[in-house]
Amino acid sequence: MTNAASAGYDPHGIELRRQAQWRERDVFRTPPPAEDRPHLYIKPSAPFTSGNVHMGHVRSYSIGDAYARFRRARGDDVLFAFGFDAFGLPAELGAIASGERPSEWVKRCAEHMRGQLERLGFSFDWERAFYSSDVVMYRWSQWLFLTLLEAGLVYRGVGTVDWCDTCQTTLATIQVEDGLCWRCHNPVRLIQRAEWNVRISAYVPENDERLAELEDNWDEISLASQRFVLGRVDGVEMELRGPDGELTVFTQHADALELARFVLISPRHPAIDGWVASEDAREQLEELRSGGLERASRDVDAIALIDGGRTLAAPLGGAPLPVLVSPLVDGRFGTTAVLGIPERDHSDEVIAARLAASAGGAAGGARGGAASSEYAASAPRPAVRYKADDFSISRQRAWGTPIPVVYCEACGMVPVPKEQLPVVLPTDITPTGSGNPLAEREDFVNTTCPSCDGPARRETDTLDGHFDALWLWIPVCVPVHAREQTLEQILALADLRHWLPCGRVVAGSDSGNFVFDQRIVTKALRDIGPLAFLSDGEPFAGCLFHEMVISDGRTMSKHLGNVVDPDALVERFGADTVRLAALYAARPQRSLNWSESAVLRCHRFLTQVHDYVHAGIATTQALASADGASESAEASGEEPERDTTEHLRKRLAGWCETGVQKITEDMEELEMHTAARNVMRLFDRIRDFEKRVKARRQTLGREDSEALIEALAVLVRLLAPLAPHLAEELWIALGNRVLDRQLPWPGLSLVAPA
RNA sequence: GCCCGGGUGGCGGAAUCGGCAUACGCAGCGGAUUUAAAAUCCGCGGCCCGCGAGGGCAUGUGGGUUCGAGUCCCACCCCGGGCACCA
Repeated sequence: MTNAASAGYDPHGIELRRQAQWRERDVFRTPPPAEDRPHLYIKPSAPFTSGNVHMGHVRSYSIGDAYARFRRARGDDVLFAFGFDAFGLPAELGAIASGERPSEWVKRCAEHMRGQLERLGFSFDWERAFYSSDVVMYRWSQWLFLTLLEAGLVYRGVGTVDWCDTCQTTLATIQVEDGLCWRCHNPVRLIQRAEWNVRISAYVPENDERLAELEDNWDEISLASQRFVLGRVDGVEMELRGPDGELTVFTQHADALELARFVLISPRHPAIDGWVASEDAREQLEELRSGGLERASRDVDAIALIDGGRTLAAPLGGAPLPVLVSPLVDGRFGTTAVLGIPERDHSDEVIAARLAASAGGAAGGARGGAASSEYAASAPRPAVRYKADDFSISRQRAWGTPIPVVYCEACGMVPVPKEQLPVVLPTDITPTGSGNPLAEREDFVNTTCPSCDGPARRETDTLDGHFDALWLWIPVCVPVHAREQTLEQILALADLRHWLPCGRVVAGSDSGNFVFDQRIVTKALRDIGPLAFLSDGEPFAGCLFHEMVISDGRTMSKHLGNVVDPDALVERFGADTVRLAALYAARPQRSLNWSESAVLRCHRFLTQVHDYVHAGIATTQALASADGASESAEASGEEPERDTTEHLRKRLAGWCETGVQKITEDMEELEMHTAARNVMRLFDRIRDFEKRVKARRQTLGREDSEALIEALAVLVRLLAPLAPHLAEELWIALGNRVLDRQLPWPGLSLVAPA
């Protein structure tokens, strides 16, 4: 074996061999809960089953896997597994394009991706992997939907969607091209439609308050993303009264109340109807609600603006303020009412200008006339508004979790009782792009009312993948044998209490919304009961967001022709090189501009380490076989060679110690790129040691050689989380036994000789 | 427009706390090895002036703080990403 290996670095042979060994020994299986052992759940992002692993996945999982392997090497029990996010529009589009069923498309894509990920050697516990589109899994969504519905955290509302009259179907934004349907190229219109919403607003303030507690183990990007999603605005609020009633208004400019010129109210404000006086304004509001707001015109100079014709007191007295309606408020402060202060706020300045332009009409100063006693304003008090708001979770799609609700002629809307779950999605649907395939399935739609047993029709909207994501982080904690149990049983398992909260999320910086909403729903389930053991309502104790992988300074896309294919790189250089390069090329917090030079550098490094270790072994063996000769020479009374290299060995030992210390710190901080650089530096120093010894005494002495081997054994273990296949292979070549779980981290466990 | 990143040689990028700017690598050039090529290894290398010793200029632009600034402060320019039925 030594001969074959020393012939040269053969990544493919090594990687297939190590991966086969890993499977055989089942090394990445999640250990059963043992409270006396340190343990950690590391959560990789749930990949969408798009069909191909891309460089972003490689980066993300290389970071997470390096961390998982590091923690195992330190003796921790690790849970490292994920579920495929398998529902969603692209599966339907893929199915439309290929004429197959979405379920088949997803299965094919996921299997291919799993093959790619296995080839890269990530240490996932594959036994616990799952598809969110499996019945046994999407019943979680249905259970969660019903649970939140009971708690009043899911509610029915009205929203607008793009609709194609020709195809008789709802269109997603990406299916609308210049106002035309992507499929038939006829004009698209916005229609009003009933939808299901999730009331995250109930827990937004707590998500804000808890943020400070996360600062120790959440990196700056992930914290910033939470602050961004939160959209917290600090200011003051006060009650303003006018002839038509009272309204609480907010502003972030507490020191400029006298400069207020108008009140801006959200069209979704609960009390909106009282602030629209004229028939004309009511019509405009109705138009706005039913889709008059063009998606393209969200800019302040084009956004809808309605003068409601009512007035309120100015905060500090003076001329009454007109009340204007605009969805501009929603995007900045939520469904509230705010003061317009043109001198302080650019948007307000634009609104004021638009107002002045239309003041030629009646809107200007003709109102008023009311007695000034009708106007009053309370004193301002500190207040907070959040941009984060409730969102729609229902979609008119055939490939999603069926919403467990039926409509009965007698009873109206009736939730499906939890013990009757799951509501099964027919998998033999082949969408064509027109109509609503699920709604056309009579065998699905027609059912009986759970309440009165009379005829009823099922809800044909499905849940958005975003809703699935709310629970997607939990099921890997469940041992596979318990997966079929009822959710009540599952949620009572000790496994959940053991592994949760998740110790570390590793995900792309675009995951901020998911994580935010997962934090919300954890708090809801804490209060409802199932997750009561998470007293702070936080699902993730630690979090690392990394930036994107780009190419030529741009996002990778087929259109730009700058896509880097991980398979081709693995084929050329092997998985270890590709993974190491993904870690080495940039620190997680920076976008990784992919370049050949990083991968070439890493490949050369691994080749050199491979060759150098084998050369070192050969030298040691040669010295060992010559040992007898030198002993007889000593016995014959020859003067023993003076030890002139002891100080070099000491220095080498010092370098190793420093290396272990620094790289341990790097790994703990998930600074994989610094860790990679420090491993490379240590290797340079080991080679430097040999060079210096040879400069002094031509060849290595036995002690030098042993010191060298010892240093290489340290190096190989430090390399193991970053380039696991080669490291393990070299560890064995250095005469060590492979332990059951993982190469032990240097300084922490005893080296076990063969 | 708003929010978040970023700007250092021909290229990707180093520079941990404000302390020798350009580590390491790619491409390039020279050499070794080779029948040859590939691969590998060794050496050189910011820009300008100078035969040379040497000198001058350089981290997007303009100011500022400092003994000292790629790094800190202010203003601006440019590039990238995101902005909710894409996940």
